[in-house]
Amino acid sequence: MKQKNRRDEIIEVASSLFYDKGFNAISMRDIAAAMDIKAASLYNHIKSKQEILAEIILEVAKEFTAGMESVVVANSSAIEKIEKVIELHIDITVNYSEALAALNNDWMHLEGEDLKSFIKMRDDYEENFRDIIKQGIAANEIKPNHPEVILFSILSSLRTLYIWNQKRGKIDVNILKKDMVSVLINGIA
Amino acid sequence: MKQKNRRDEIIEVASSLFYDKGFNAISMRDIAAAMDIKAASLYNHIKSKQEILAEIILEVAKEFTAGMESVVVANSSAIEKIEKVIELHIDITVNYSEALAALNNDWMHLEGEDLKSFIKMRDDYEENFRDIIKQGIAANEIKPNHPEVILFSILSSLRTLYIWNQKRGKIDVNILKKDMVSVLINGIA
DNA sequence: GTCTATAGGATGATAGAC
DNA sequence: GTCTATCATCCTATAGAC
Repeated sequence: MKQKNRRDEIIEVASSLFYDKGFNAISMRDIAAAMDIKAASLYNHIKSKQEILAEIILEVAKEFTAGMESVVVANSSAIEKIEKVIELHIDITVNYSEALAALNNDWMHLEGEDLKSFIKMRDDYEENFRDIIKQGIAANEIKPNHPEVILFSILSSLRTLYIWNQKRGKIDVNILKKDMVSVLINGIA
Repeated sequence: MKQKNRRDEIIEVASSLFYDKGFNAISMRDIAAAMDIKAASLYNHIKSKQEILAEIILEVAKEFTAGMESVVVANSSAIEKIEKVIELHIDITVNYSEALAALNNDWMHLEGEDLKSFIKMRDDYEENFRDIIKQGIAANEIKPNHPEVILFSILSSLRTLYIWNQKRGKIDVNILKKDMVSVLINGIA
Protein backbone atom coordinates (compact mmCIF):
# COMPACT_ATOMS: atom_id res chain seq x y z
CA MET A 1 0.00 0.00 0.00
CA LYS A 2 1.13 3.48 -0.86
CA GLN A 3 1.28 5.76 2.13
CA LYS A 4 -0.99 8.77 1.99
CA ASN A 5 1.11 11.90 1.97
CA ARG A 6 -0.09 15.47 2.13
CA ARG A 7 -0.11 15.87 -1.61
CA ASP A 8 -2.39 12.89 -2.08
CA GLU A 9 -4.65 14.29 0.59
CA ILE A 10 -5.00 17.54 -1.37
CA ILE A 11 -5.90 15.61 -4.52
CA GLU A 12 -8.47 13.60 -2.62
CA VAL A 13 -10.10 16.56 -0.90
CA ALA A 14 -10.14 18.51 -4.16
CA SER A 15 -11.77 15.57 -6.00
CA SER A 16 -14.53 15.51 -3.47
CA LEU A 17 -15.17 19.25 -3.71
CA PHE A 18 -14.99 19.23 -7.52
CA TYR A 19 -17.48 16.38 -7.48
CA ASP A 20 -20.10 18.58 -5.84
CA LYS A 21 -19.61 21.90 -7.61
CA GLY A 22 -17.06 21.58 -10.40
CA PHE A 23 -13.52 22.83 -10.83
CA ASN A 24 -14.30 26.50 -11.40
CA ALA A 25 -16.69 26.84 -8.48
CA ILE A 26 -14.09 25.63 -5.99
CA SER A 27 -11.28 27.95 -4.87
CA MET A 28 -7.92 27.13 -3.40
CA ARG A 29 -9.30 28.64 -0.20
CA ASP A 30 -12.15 26.09 -0.27
CA ILE A 31 -9.72 23.20 -0.63
CA ALA A 32 -7.49 24.54 2.12
CA ALA A 33 -10.44 25.18 4.45
CA ALA A 34 -11.58 21.56 4.00
CA MET A 35 -8.12 20.51 5.23
CA ASP A 36 -8.05 23.08 8.05
CA ILE A 37 -5.06 24.92 6.66
CA LYS A 38 -4.56 28.16 4.70
CA ALA A 39 -4.58 28.38 0.90
CA ALA A 40 -0.95 29.47 0.72
CA SER A 41 0.11 26.25 2.44
CA LEU A 42 -1.21 24.18 -0.44
CA TYR A 43 1.54 25.54 -2.66
CA ASN A 44 4.16 23.79 -0.59
CA HIS A 45 2.80 20.52 -2.04
CA ILE A 46 1.43 21.40 -5.46
CA LYS A 47 2.45 23.83 -8.15
CA SER A 48 -0.96 25.17 -9.15
CA LYS A 49 -4.70 24.54 -9.14
CA GLN A 50 -4.30 23.29 -12.71
CA GLU A 51 -1.91 20.63 -11.52
CA ILE A 52 -4.52 19.27 -9.13
CA LEU A 53 -7.07 19.01 -11.93
CA ALA A 54 -4.63 17.30 -14.28
CA GLU A 55 -3.61 14.84 -11.59
CA ILE A 56 -7.21 13.87 -10.89
CA ILE A 57 -8.28 13.48 -14.50
CA LEU A 58 -5.21 11.92 -16.09
CA GLU A 59 -4.85 9.21 -13.48
CA VAL A 60 -8.30 7.87 -14.26
CA ALA A 61 -7.94 8.43 -17.99
CA LYS A 62 -4.84 6.22 -17.92
CA GLU A 63 -6.79 3.52 -16.11
CA PHE A 64 -9.39 3.53 -18.87
CA THR A 65 -6.73 3.45 -21.56
CA ALA A 66 -4.90 0.53 -19.97
CA GLY A 67 -8.15 -1.37 -19.40
CA MET A 68 -9.30 -0.87 -22.97
CA GLU A 69 -5.94 -2.01 -24.32
CA SER A 70 -6.19 -5.31 -22.51
CA VAL A 71 -9.74 -5.80 -23.81
CA VAL A 72 -8.74 -5.07 -27.39
CA VAL A 73 -5.94 -7.62 -27.53
CA ALA A 74 -8.01 -10.39 -25.92
CA ASN A 75 -9.07 -13.33 -28.03
CA SER A 76 -12.83 -12.94 -27.53
CA SER A 77 -16.02 -12.26 -29.42
CA ALA A 78 -17.27 -8.70 -29.79
CA ILE A 79 -20.04 -9.26 -27.24
CA GLU A 80 -17.52 -10.66 -24.75
CA LYS A 81 -15.34 -7.62 -25.29
CA ILE A 82 -18.25 -5.29 -24.64
CA GLU A 83 -19.00 -7.20 -21.46
CA LYS A 84 -15.39 -6.64 -20.41
CA VAL A 85 -15.68 -2.92 -21.15
CA ILE A 86 -18.84 -2.69 -19.03
CA GLU A 87 -17.03 -4.41 -16.17
CA LEU A 88 -14.04 -2.10 -16.60
CA HIS A 89 -16.26 0.96 -16.22
CA ILE A 90 -17.98 -0.43 -13.17
CA ASP A 91 -14.66 -1.27 -11.50
CA ILE A 92 -13.28 2.20 -12.17
CA THR A 93 -16.52 3.79 -11.00
CA VAL A 94 -16.25 1.98 -7.70
CA ASN A 95 -12.57 2.84 -7.22
CA TYR A 96 -12.49 6.42 -8.47
CA SER A 97 -16.06 7.60 -8.00
CA GLU A 98 -15.28 11.23 -7.23
CA ALA A 99 -12.57 11.72 -9.84
CA LEU A 100 -15.06 10.75 -12.54
CA ALA A 101 -16.99 13.99 -12.09
CA ALA A 102 -13.91 16.02 -13.00
CA LEU A 103 -13.10 13.68 -15.87
CA ASN A 104 -16.59 14.02 -17.31
CA ASN A 105 -17.31 17.68 -16.65
CA ASP A 106 -14.06 19.56 -16.18
CA TRP A 107 -11.68 18.05 -18.72
CA MET A 108 -12.06 21.15 -20.90
CA HIS A 109 -10.35 23.20 -18.21
CA LEU A 110 -7.14 21.27 -18.63
CA GLU A 111 -4.44 23.21 -20.44
CA GLY A 112 -1.56 22.62 -22.84
CA GLU A 113 -0.12 19.12 -23.02
CA ASP A 114 -2.49 17.79 -20.39
CA LEU A 115 -5.50 18.78 -22.49
CA LYS A 116 -4.02 17.32 -25.66
CA SER A 117 -3.08 14.13 -23.87
CA PHE A 118 -6.56 13.73 -22.40
CA ILE A 119 -8.32 14.31 -25.70
CA LYS A 120 -6.11 11.79 -27.43
CA MET A 121 -6.80 9.14 -24.81
CA ARG A 122 -10.53 9.81 -24.96
CA ASP A 123 -10.64 9.71 -28.77
CA ASP A 124 -8.56 6.54 -28.91
CA TYR A 125 -10.81 4.94 -26.33
CA GLU A 126 -13.92 5.74 -28.34
CA GLU A 127 -12.29 4.56 -31.55
CA ASN A 128 -11.40 1.22 -29.98
CA PHE A 129 -14.95 0.82 -28.71
CA ARG A 130 -16.34 1.75 -32.13
CA ASP A 131 -14.16 -0.88 -33.79
CA ILE A 132 -15.39 -3.57 -31.44
CA ILE A 133 -18.98 -2.68 -32.30
CA LYS A 134 -18.30 -2.66 -36.04
CA GLN A 135 -16.58 -6.03 -35.82
CA GLY A 136 -19.58 -7.36 -33.90
CA ILE A 137 -21.95 -6.16 -36.59
CA ALA A 138 -19.76 -7.62 -39.34
CA ALA A 139 -19.73 -10.97 -37.52
CA ASN A 140 -23.54 -10.92 -37.05
CA GLU A 141 -23.15 -10.86 -33.29
CA ILE A 142 -24.65 -7.38 -33.06
CA LYS A 143 -27.75 -6.07 -34.79
CA PRO A 144 -27.07 -3.72 -37.70
CA ASN A 145 -28.19 -0.51 -36.02
CA HIS A 146 -26.17 2.64 -36.60
CA PRO A 147 -22.84 1.86 -34.83
CA GLU A 148 -22.66 5.39 -33.50
CA VAL A 149 -26.01 5.01 -31.77
CA ILE A 150 -24.88 1.79 -30.13
CA LEU A 151 -21.56 3.29 -29.07
CA PHE A 152 -23.14 6.40 -27.66
CA SER A 153 -25.94 4.59 -25.84
CA ILE A 154 -23.65 2.23 -24.00
CA LEU A 155 -20.90 4.76 -23.31
CA SER A 156 -23.35 7.36 -21.96
CA SER A 157 -24.70 4.90 -19.44
CA LEU A 158 -21.26 3.82 -18.38
CA ARG A 159 -19.85 7.32 -18.11
CA THR A 160 -22.62 8.64 -15.90
CA LEU A 161 -22.89 5.57 -13.73
CA TYR A 162 -20.88 7.42 -11.07
CA ILE A 163 -23.74 9.88 -10.48
CA TRP A 164 -26.33 7.23 -9.98
CA ASN A 165 -24.06 4.93 -8.00
CA GLN A 166 -23.49 7.71 -5.48
CA LYS A 167 -27.12 8.81 -5.31
CA ARG A 168 -28.84 5.53 -4.63
CA GLY A 169 -27.42 3.05 -2.14
CA LYS A 170 -24.79 0.87 -3.71
CA ILE A 171 -25.97 -2.33 -5.25
CA ASP A 172 -23.50 -5.21 -4.90
CA VAL A 173 -20.86 -4.81 -7.61
CA ASN A 174 -21.35 -8.26 -9.09
CA ILE A 175 -25.12 -7.90 -9.30
CA LEU A 176 -24.62 -4.49 -10.88
CA LYS A 177 -22.28 -5.94 -13.49
CA LYS A 178 -24.71 -8.72 -14.32
CA ASP A 179 -27.70 -6.41 -14.61
CA MET A 180 -25.91 -3.77 -16.66
CA VAL A 181 -24.58 -6.36 -19.08
CA SER A 182 -28.08 -7.74 -19.41
CA VAL A 183 -29.78 -4.37 -19.92
CA LEU A 184 -27.18 -2.87 -22.23
CA ILE A 185 -26.68 -5.94 -24.40
CA ASN A 186 -30.03 -7.71 -24.38
CA GLY A 187 -32.32 -4.73 -23.82
CA ILE A 188 -35.21 -4.39 -21.45
CA ALA A 189 -38.10 -5.94 -23.39
CA MET B 1 -45.65 41.72 -24.67
CA LYS B 2 -42.19 42.43 -23.30
CA GLN B 3 -39.07 43.89 -24.92
CA LYS B 4 -38.11 40.32 -25.68
CA ASN B 5 -35.50 40.51 -28.40
CA ARG B 6 -32.35 41.73 -26.68
CA ARG B 7 -33.01 39.73 -23.56
CA ASP B 8 -33.52 36.54 -25.55
CA GLU B 9 -30.31 37.23 -27.38
CA ILE B 10 -28.44 37.36 -24.09
CA ILE B 11 -29.94 34.04 -23.02
CA GLU B 12 -29.04 32.47 -26.34
CA VAL B 13 -25.46 33.73 -26.39
CA ALA B 14 -24.99 32.72 -22.77
CA SER B 15 -26.32 29.22 -23.47
CA SER B 16 -23.79 28.78 -26.20
CA LEU B 17 -20.89 29.95 -24.03
CA PHE B 18 -22.03 27.85 -21.05
CA TYR B 19 -22.23 24.89 -23.40
CA ASP B 20 -18.50 25.08 -24.10
CA LYS B 21 -17.07 25.92 -20.69
CA GLY B 22 -19.78 25.86 -18.06
CA PHE B 23 -21.48 28.59 -16.04
CA ASN B 24 -18.62 29.40 -13.71
CA ALA B 25 -15.96 29.68 -16.41
CA ILE B 26 -17.93 32.32 -18.31
CA SER B 27 -17.99 35.92 -17.09
CA MET B 28 -20.49 38.66 -17.78
CA ARG B 29 -17.71 40.31 -19.75
CA ASP B 30 -17.43 37.19 -21.94
CA ILE B 31 -21.16 37.24 -22.68
CA ALA B 32 -21.08 40.95 -23.44
CA ALA B 33 -18.02 40.60 -25.68
CA ALA B 34 -19.80 37.91 -27.71
CA MET B 35 -22.57 40.45 -28.33
CA ASP B 36 -20.17 43.32 -29.02
CA ILE B 37 -21.34 45.37 -26.07
CA LYS B 38 -19.99 46.07 -22.58
CA ALA B 39 -20.82 43.99 -19.52
CA ALA B 40 -22.63 46.83 -17.79
CA SER B 41 -25.11 47.03 -20.67
CA LEU B 42 -26.34 43.52 -19.97
CA TYR B 43 -27.87 44.71 -16.73
CA ASN B 44 -30.33 46.85 -18.65
CA HIS B 45 -31.97 43.58 -19.74
CA ILE B 46 -31.32 41.10 -16.98
CA LYS B 47 -31.06 41.36 -13.22
CA SER B 48 -28.08 39.10 -12.61
CA LYS B 49 -25.95 36.29 -14.00
CA GLN B 50 -28.00 33.92 -11.84
CA GLU B 51 -31.15 35.00 -13.65
CA ILE B 52 -29.62 33.99 -16.98
CA LEU B 53 -28.79 30.54 -15.66
CA ALA B 54 -32.25 30.04 -14.17
CA GLU B 55 -33.92 31.15 -17.38
CA ILE B 56 -31.90 28.68 -19.46
CA ILE B 57 -32.37 25.69 -17.18
CA LEU B 58 -35.97 26.12 -16.02
CA GLU B 59 -37.37 26.63 -19.50
CA VAL B 60 -36.08 23.23 -20.60
CA ALA B 61 -36.95 21.58 -17.30
CA LYS B 62 -40.56 22.69 -17.80
CA GLU B 63 -40.55 21.18 -21.28
CA PHE B 64 -39.48 17.84 -19.84
CA THR B 65 -42.09 18.05 -17.10
CA ALA B 66 -44.90 18.86 -19.51
CA GLY B 67 -43.79 16.13 -21.92
CA MET B 68 -43.63 13.51 -19.19
CA GLU B 69 -47.07 14.47 -17.91
CA SER B 70 -48.63 13.83 -21.27
CA VAL B 71 -46.88 10.47 -21.50
CA VAL B 72 -48.02 9.42 -18.04
CA VAL B 73 -51.72 10.04 -18.66
CA ALA B 74 -51.73 8.33 -22.05
CA ASN B 75 -53.55 5.04 -22.42
CA SER B 76 -50.58 2.98 -23.59
CA SER B 77 -48.44 0.04 -22.59
CA ALA B 78 -45.25 0.61 -20.58
CA ILE B 79 -43.07 -0.04 -23.62
CA GLU B 80 -45.07 2.44 -25.68
CA LYS B 81 -44.67 5.01 -22.91
CA ILE B 82 -40.91 4.50 -22.84
CA GLU B 83 -40.84 4.95 -26.61
CA LYS B 84 -42.65 8.24 -26.14
CA VAL B 85 -40.13 9.33 -23.50
CA ILE B 86 -37.26 8.53 -25.84
CA GLU B 87 -38.89 10.60 -28.56
CA LEU B 88 -39.50 13.43 -26.09
CA HIS B 89 -35.80 13.57 -25.22
CA ILE B 90 -34.75 13.53 -28.83
CA ASP B 91 -37.15 16.33 -29.72
CA ILE B 92 -35.94 18.48 -26.81
CA THR B 93 -32.31 17.70 -27.67
CA VAL B 94 -32.86 18.95 -31.19
CA ASN B 95 -34.69 22.10 -30.10
CA TYR B 96 -32.65 23.08 -27.03
CA SER B 97 -29.28 21.49 -27.66
CA GLU B 98 -27.16 24.13 -25.96
CA ALA B 99 -29.39 24.68 -22.95
CA LEU B 100 -29.04 21.00 -22.09
CA ALA B 101 -25.41 21.46 -21.09
CA ALA B 102 -26.40 23.93 -18.39
CA LEU B 103 -29.29 21.73 -17.29
CA ASN B 104 -27.03 18.72 -16.93
CA ASN B 105 -23.89 20.29 -15.53
CA ASP B 106 -24.73 23.62 -13.92
CA TRP B 107 -28.06 23.06 -12.21
CA MET B 108 -26.29 22.96 -8.83
CA HIS B 109 -25.36 26.61 -9.27
CA LEU B 110 -29.00 27.65 -9.20
CA GLU B 111 -30.01 29.33 -5.95
CA GLY B 112 -33.02 29.60 -3.67
CA GLU B 113 -36.42 28.85 -5.14
CA ASP B 114 -34.99 28.16 -8.59
CA LEU B 115 -32.81 25.38 -7.22
CA LYS B 116 -35.67 23.88 -5.21
CA SER B 117 -37.99 24.07 -8.17
CA PHE B 118 -35.48 22.39 -10.48
CA ILE B 119 -34.75 19.56 -8.07
CA LYS B 120 -38.45 18.90 -7.58
CA MET B 121 -39.06 18.74 -11.32
CA ARG B 122 -36.09 16.44 -11.83
CA ASP B 123 -37.09 14.12 -8.98
CA ASP B 124 -40.71 13.99 -10.13
CA TYR B 125 -39.55 13.22 -13.65
CA GLU B 126 -37.41 10.33 -12.48
CA GLU B 127 -40.17 9.03 -10.24
CA ASN B 128 -42.64 9.01 -13.14
CA PHE B 129 -40.14 7.16 -15.29
CA ARG B 130 -39.45 4.68 -12.49
CA ASP B 131 -43.18 3.99 -12.15
CA ILE B 132 -43.53 3.28 -15.85
CA ILE B 133 -40.69 0.77 -15.63
CA LYS B 134 -42.14 -0.91 -12.55
CA GLN B 135 -45.53 -1.19 -14.21
CA GLY B 136 -43.86 -2.71 -17.26
CA ILE B 137 -42.14 -5.31 -15.12
CA ALA B 138 -45.37 -6.09 -13.27
CA ALA B 139 -47.16 -6.55 -16.61
CA ASN B 140 -44.38 -8.83 -17.94
CA GLU B 141 -43.62 -6.37 -20.72
CA ILE B 142 -40.17 -5.66 -19.28
CA LYS B 143 -37.62 -8.15 -18.03
CA PRO B 144 -37.28 -8.28 -14.25
CA ASN B 145 -33.89 -6.61 -13.98
CA HIS B 146 -33.29 -4.13 -11.17
CA PRO B 147 -35.65 -1.21 -12.09
CA GLU B 148 -33.03 1.30 -11.02
CA VAL B 149 -30.51 -0.14 -13.49
CA ILE B 150 -33.03 0.09 -16.31
CA LEU B 151 -34.02 3.64 -15.38
CA PHE B 152 -30.46 4.80 -15.09
CA SER B 153 -29.26 3.14 -18.29
CA ILE B 154 -31.93 4.67 -20.46
CA LEU B 155 -31.93 8.07 -18.79
CA SER B 156 -28.14 8.39 -18.99
CA SER B 157 -28.20 7.80 -22.71
CA LEU B 158 -31.02 10.25 -23.24
CA ARG B 159 -29.53 12.96 -21.04
CA THR B 160 -26.14 12.98 -22.74
CA LEU B 161 -27.47 12.64 -26.26
CA TYR B 162 -26.87 16.38 -26.71
CA ILE B 163 -23.09 15.93 -26.51
CA TRP B 164 -22.99 13.25 -29.11
CA ASN B 165 -25.56 14.87 -31.37
CA GLN B 166 -23.40 17.99 -31.56
CA LYS B 167 -20.12 16.15 -32.03
CA ARG B 168 -20.97 13.87 -34.91
CA GLY B 169 -22.95 15.09 -37.92
CA LYS B 170 -26.65 14.96 -37.22
CA ILE B 171 -28.41 11.80 -38.20
CA ASP B 172 -31.96 12.37 -39.46
CA VAL B 173 -34.24 12.76 -36.44
CA ASN B 174 -36.63 9.98 -37.40
CA ILE B 175 -33.85 7.50 -38.03
CA LEU B 176 -32.31 8.50 -34.72
CA LYS B 177 -35.60 7.89 -32.91
CA LYS B 178 -36.03 4.49 -34.52
CA ASP B 179 -32.47 3.40 -33.77
CA MET B 180 -32.48 4.62 -30.19
CA VAL B 181 -35.79 2.94 -29.45
CA SER B 182 -34.40 -0.25 -30.94
CA VAL B 183 -31.10 -0.13 -29.06
CA LEU B 184 -32.49 0.97 -25.70
CA ILE B 185 -35.49 -1.35 -25.68
CA ASN B 186 -34.38 -4.42 -27.60
CA GLY B 187 -30.64 -4.27 -26.92
CA ILE B 188 -27.79 -4.71 -29.32
CA ALA B 189 -27.36 -8.48 -29.50
C1' DG C 1 4.91 22.90 6.63
C1' DT C 2 2.22 26.40 7.90
C1' DC C 3 1.56 30.98 8.65
C1' DT C 4 0.66 36.35 7.49
C1' DA C 5 0.77 39.69 4.11
C1' DT C 6 0.17 41.06 -0.26
C1' DA C 7 0.70 41.40 -5.30
C1' DG C 8 -1.82 41.66 -9.49
C1' DG C 9 -5.71 40.75 -11.78
C1' DA C 10 -10.64 39.12 -12.62
C1' DT C 11 -15.36 39.19 -11.10
C1' DG C 12 -20.51 40.64 -10.47
C1' DA C 13 -22.80 44.55 -10.10
C1' DT C 14 -24.07 49.79 -9.71
C1' DA C 15 -24.22 54.96 -10.78
C1' DG C 16 -24.72 58.33 -13.78
C1' DA C 17 -23.50 60.63 -18.43
C1' DC C 18 -25.11 60.65 -23.12
C1' DG D 1 -29.58 51.14 -24.42
C1' DT D 2 -25.02 51.62 -24.21
C1' DC D 3 -21.23 53.72 -22.45
C1' DT D 4 -17.24 54.91 -18.84
C1' DA D 5 -15.83 54.70 -14.33
C1' DT D 6 -15.78 52.47 -10.31
C1' DC D 7 -16.59 49.56 -6.07
C1' DA D 8 -16.07 45.77 -3.16
C1' DT D 9 -14.85 41.36 -3.28
C1' DC D 10 -12.90 37.39 -4.85
C1' DC D 11 -9.18 34.78 -7.17
C1' DT D 12 -4.40 32.32 -7.91
C1' DA D 13 -0.03 32.61 -6.59
C1' DT D 14 4.39 34.35 -4.28
C1' DA D 15 7.62 36.10 -0.51
C1' DG D 16 9.38 35.60 3.60
C1' DA D 17 8.87 34.91 8.87
C1' DC D 18 8.64 31.22 12.15
